[in-house]
Amino acid sequence: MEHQLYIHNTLSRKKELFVPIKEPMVGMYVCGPTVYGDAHLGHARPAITFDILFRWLKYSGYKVRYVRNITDVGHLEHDADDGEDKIEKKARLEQLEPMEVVQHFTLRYHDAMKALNVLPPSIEPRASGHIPEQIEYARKILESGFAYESGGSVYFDVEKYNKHHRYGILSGRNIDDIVENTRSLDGQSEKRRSVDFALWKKASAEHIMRWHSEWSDGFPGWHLECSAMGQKYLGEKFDIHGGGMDLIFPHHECEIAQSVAAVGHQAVKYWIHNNMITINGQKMGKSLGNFITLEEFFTGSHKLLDSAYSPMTIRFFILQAHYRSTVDFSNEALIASQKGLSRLTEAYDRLQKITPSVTTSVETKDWATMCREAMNDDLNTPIVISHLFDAAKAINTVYDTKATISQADLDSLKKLFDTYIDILGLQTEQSSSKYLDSYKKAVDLLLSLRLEAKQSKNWALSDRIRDELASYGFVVKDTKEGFEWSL
RNA sequence: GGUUCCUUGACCGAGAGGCUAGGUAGCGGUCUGCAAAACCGUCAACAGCAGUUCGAAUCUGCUAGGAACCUCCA
Repeated sequence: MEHQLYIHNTLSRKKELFVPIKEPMVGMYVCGPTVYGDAHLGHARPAITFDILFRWLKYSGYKVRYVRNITDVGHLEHDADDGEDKIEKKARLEQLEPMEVVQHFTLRYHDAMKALNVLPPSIEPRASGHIPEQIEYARKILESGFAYESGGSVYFDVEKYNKHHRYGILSGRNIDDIVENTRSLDGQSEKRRSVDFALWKKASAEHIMRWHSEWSDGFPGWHLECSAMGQKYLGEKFDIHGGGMDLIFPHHECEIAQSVAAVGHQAVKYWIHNNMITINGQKMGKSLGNFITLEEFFTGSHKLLDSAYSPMTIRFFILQAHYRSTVDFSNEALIASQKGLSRLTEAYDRLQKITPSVTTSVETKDWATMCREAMNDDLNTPIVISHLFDAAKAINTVYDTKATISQADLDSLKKLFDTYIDILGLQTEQSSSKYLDSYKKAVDLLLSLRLEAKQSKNWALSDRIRDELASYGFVVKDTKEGFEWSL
């Protein structure tokens, strides 16, 4: 198999040629959400980024197993010593069973992802469903000597690990500095060093989410789930691990240490991280309280939003920036994306209606190759989109009967759009229910009547039809052949 | 304080030592009963300063401003 994809590996800080460990199989693990609140725009970024990678790898001929987890236990607020479990806190506030919270927000997350046309992963494991695996993983680390038990909890011994391996290779951190800076521990702590992190936490009396283990009744540490579940479903060594850049330290750094301690080597070949979405130049985040949920975008119900933005607009907006750059949210930028997207989808619709000629007089380029090269260059979706706009220009020119196109060129144009609309996951409205069909026919009928009115120069009637339809939200466009409309 | 990174035209956003990025907005035109759409043309940019080079937005240094991580965060 020919390898053409270059992808940026956080571990080396370089673009590397992607060569899977076991062709044609590709194993990909991506950190999913902690389900204690609605997904916001920031959550859409990794979901869409890795959705694109998932689609592109499949298109390139690989057999991909994509695992994206749901974190539903063990993710604490503040730090591992005094933080409360996020799920449990939400449950307490809402007077719900923790698993009710988990179920509720998992379903809402799925709805949002579906709206964004994010493909479901191959496996979507939950941390709470893999407690034995996590206990076993902690046990292995304990056996290898890189963890210690303290008061019913188990902690990873970062300082000891760092003597044999290097803690900090992913984030470029020098752990000696961290240890120096954080040596002041209050004597009460069970941890030897504040950099140590929990593999297993003993549950306090009032803690509801608890499982039995040889150390105590308790729950697993947050970093453990990804190591345990990733290697369970993808093997001891797998190709890709992804997530947001903010997870590099400590989460992914800890995962590397866990894997090296447990099985003797790193689990992941390519670490891939998407950048953040910012709002007024600042990271959008739950703890900063400056986030806008996806639902609020879809309905426009947030004070910073001038209007509602469709899921496809959001998706297109995100794809117009490279995944390793920050994207700054603004109404202006979203409106620009919205208009750009509709320009592209209109060109796609027109493409279906073009009748070919014997020869091609419109300027065409080898867009298929150009798009493939852009995708293979670290998933450069903004460049792919710019090529599609270029092709759209050609489509419009032909549609406007100002140039011609041959059957062969038309076919390759159709193939180009079909391919990349699919890879970028830009749905075109194809929902066709009985009601929708009848309604479309009714609008078509009205506009045919308007056309007749125009032909008999009854401007009053034709303008009335157009203006009234406009007041209901329809956009009517006259074309050489007749008319087009959209909502 | 430590580590990493960013600063591109009115706005968003690619690129990367010499070749028009693209989108949105603006301006002029073609088309049109009018409008919209479409098309054509057009404007305009690489934070500042100094250096390397035949040539720098792209490399180096400094200055200014901003961000992320170092605590939970996608």
